[in-house]
Amino acid sequence: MDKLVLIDGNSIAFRAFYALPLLTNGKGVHTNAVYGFTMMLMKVLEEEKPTHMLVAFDAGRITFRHSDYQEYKGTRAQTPAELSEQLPLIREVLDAFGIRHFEAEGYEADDIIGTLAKSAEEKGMNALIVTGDKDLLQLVTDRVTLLLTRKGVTEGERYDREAVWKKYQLTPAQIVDLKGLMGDASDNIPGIPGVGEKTALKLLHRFGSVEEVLDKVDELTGKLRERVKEHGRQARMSKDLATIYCDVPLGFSVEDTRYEGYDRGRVASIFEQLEFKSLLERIGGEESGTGTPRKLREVEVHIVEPEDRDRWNDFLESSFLSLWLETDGENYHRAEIIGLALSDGETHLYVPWRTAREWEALRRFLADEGREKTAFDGKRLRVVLERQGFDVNGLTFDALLASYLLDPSESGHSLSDMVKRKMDGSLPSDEEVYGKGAKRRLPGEKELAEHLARKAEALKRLDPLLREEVRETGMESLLFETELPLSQVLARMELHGVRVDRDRLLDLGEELKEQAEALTRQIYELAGAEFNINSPKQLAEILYDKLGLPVLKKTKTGYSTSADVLEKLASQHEIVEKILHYRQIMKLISTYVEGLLKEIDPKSGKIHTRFNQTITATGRLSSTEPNLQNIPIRLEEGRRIRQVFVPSEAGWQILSADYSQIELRVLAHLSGDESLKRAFSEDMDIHTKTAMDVFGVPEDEVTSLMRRQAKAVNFGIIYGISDYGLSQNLNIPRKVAAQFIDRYFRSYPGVKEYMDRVVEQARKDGYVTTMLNRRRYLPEIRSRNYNRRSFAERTAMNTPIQGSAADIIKTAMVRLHREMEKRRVQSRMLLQVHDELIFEVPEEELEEMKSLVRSVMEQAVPLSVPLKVDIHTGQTWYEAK
DNA sequence: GGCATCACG
DNA sequence: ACGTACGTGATGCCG
Repeated sequence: MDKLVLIDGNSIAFRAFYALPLLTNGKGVHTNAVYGFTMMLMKVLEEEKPTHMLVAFDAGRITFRHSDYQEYKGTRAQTPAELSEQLPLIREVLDAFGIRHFEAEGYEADDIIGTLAKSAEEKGMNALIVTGDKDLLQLVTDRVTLLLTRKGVTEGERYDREAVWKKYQLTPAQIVDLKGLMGDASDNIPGIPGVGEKTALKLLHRFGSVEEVLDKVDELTGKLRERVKEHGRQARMSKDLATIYCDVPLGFSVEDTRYEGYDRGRVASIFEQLEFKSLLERIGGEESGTGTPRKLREVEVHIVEPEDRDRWNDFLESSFLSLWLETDGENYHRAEIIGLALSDGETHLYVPWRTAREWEALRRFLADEGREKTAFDGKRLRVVLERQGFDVNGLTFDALLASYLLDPSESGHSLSDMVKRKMDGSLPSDEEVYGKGAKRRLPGEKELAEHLARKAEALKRLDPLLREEVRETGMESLLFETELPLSQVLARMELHGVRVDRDRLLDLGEELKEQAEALTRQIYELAGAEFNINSPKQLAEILYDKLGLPVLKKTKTGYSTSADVLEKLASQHEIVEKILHYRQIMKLISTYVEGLLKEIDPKSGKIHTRFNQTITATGRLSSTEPNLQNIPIRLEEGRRIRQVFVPSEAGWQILSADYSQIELRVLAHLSGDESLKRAFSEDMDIHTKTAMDVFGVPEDEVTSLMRRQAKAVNFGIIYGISDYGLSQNLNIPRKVAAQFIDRYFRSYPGVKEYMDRVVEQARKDGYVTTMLNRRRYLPEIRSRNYNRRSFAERTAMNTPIQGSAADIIKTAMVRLHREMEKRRVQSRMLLQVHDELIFEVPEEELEEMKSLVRSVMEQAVPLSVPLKVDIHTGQTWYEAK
């Protein structure tokens, strides 16, 4: 009989950590949790003799801002660093034992365990769950038992159905009802206030479930009846929260967790590292099977030398080929080409650049629209090859874009990641082949050729898999009609670049440096000491210790000196505003003057940014090296940086076209709220209109403060409103913020309904979508952790809005580019800044372009409210305002 | 390499 | 009962 052992990794590590003294090995590494965990592991292996085994961990969301830290400070103690640093070591031990371990973004370890226990049972296996967490009792069945650790980790109590009954007189399925009623402070589950374990058990013994208790609430008496009535919804929600989710998409099956015994050598080696002497003795001299080395798919690669390239001319005509381009640096505007790899799935070619550069058949192949190629990062491919004078056409598929659309939140879309995710295979990462940091170098040509051939081959095999997934998820049109053509538009924009007036930038820099010096002198004077103003730590010392200003906010590492704090302190000491000003000037110097100077191509005097099309979770673009999407505008001093962005031809103009209130218009469309739609149909000033509704005054009584506050409310709505967030932003009490929000929703009930609907939908489907069916998964919307769940809920509200706005401008870009080619204008699209497009335009095309840009942008997609575009022109980006 | 800060939409 | 606005990228400091 097969037996699956499932270990709750975090729970056991946690128990082990607190059960054992804080051991340290000779190198100063804490090892107590690793030691305890390993003890437990070996005991389980010996006593249970599992045929299958898996250790589940909670996935830490790295991008989850600082909320993790702050929240853990609240209800439970933060995971001590001495423990979290041991978790990777535990994983290493598991690897040495050949035991599979797993974590899934947005799911907790118990969800993974529940999923596997359920599927083991369906396959007729027995399962044993090892944990320190009573919640998992709900998973017990005839075939699933629970080993609950007590005192330490090597002793435990075994729970089957009988044992659960004996302890609570409940079935395992009722454990969630128990939680629903009594709650759980450590998991932020509220339950019914005033109902503890005793009352909850009493209620369940009488009624059986939360639902029954609520149905028959009238049979209760006194205070209890009131409490149950009042908090009924909350109890239902609490039960939901306590319910372990048993359908986690794992990407593997129970069979894949087979445990084959461990390699003594590997285990001994890690025990030696950790200095586990007694455990080393315990594994003794007995030999066990060796681990299997990772097998790579065999590929045979032909290296095409210049003299024999004509032999391969026919191959280029053969069939649908994948195309891989290898370059030497991250920034492809400066990178050198190493070579190309091509594959038809059977035959793989490596074409070193020395061969490729003068191969006419290859040149024709690349340029021919009719010769379809499947590629990875077609934008990069096109930029790099066009820089070398090659035309590139016929890129009809892009695995990078497909992978991004399939899951835009995924952090890695490297080919190696995709092979792992989509084909259960493995491809050596570039880091493994090239090394990293200072050690980075090219391997010998044979090894290089094999590596690249593997990539081309993998790309060829990925093509149909990704196409199918894109089709299944309804994103074919988004991929083929928007993202793929957009990538080629972006390639053109990047290649063309933006002209920068270097002398003007240098002058601005000089001016700013003088200001910075003057401010530095004044700050030293006022502080009575010289210090590094750029160091938040030293600055905090001066402000809070030396000058005795009150501490209004702390950061993880010390006292906060952020602008919002300093603004509140400005009235108390004149040094504060000098510091704020200094910061502003320094930002301009370092990021915008010096930063931009470094990016000017000395040959052309232009800046070539890269638009990243596969980074954001919402579908927006981002821009790097340099980021041209965050050039200052809000403050005049910074705005002057825009004076250096000029047309590349004498006498041309910069034309800027921006969508007016695109996100709120999208919201009006998506929600269908009549009042909001009317406001836009009548082309009202939306913040004034909101102020009228929220403050209940006629238009002529809206003060500038009211409008400012209403504007913040509108932002809040787009971001997924919370009273706390709004109160922080406006610096007003939370109660007042809550009032604003309440009045907003009463004025725009359709918006409220929409927000509720989209959150509900996300909860049901696990994802939200945009107007063009772009998808974003939000697994954490089902999290039992309040913070994670709330974050996911706000994201569910924001993503369709931000993402649909991104869809709209992307559509406009593709159509505009086409239209501009068709009309053979000289004008060029230069930049996109989320709701704005920047062009350079010859004088004689100015009127045509204004009208073309406006009409294409406004008609990009049909909405139930009009889209409005404002257009400005000028000699520089600064003047196009 | 993580953190704090700040530039943009 | 809980603590937060949504999405990015670049910089300087500091361990």
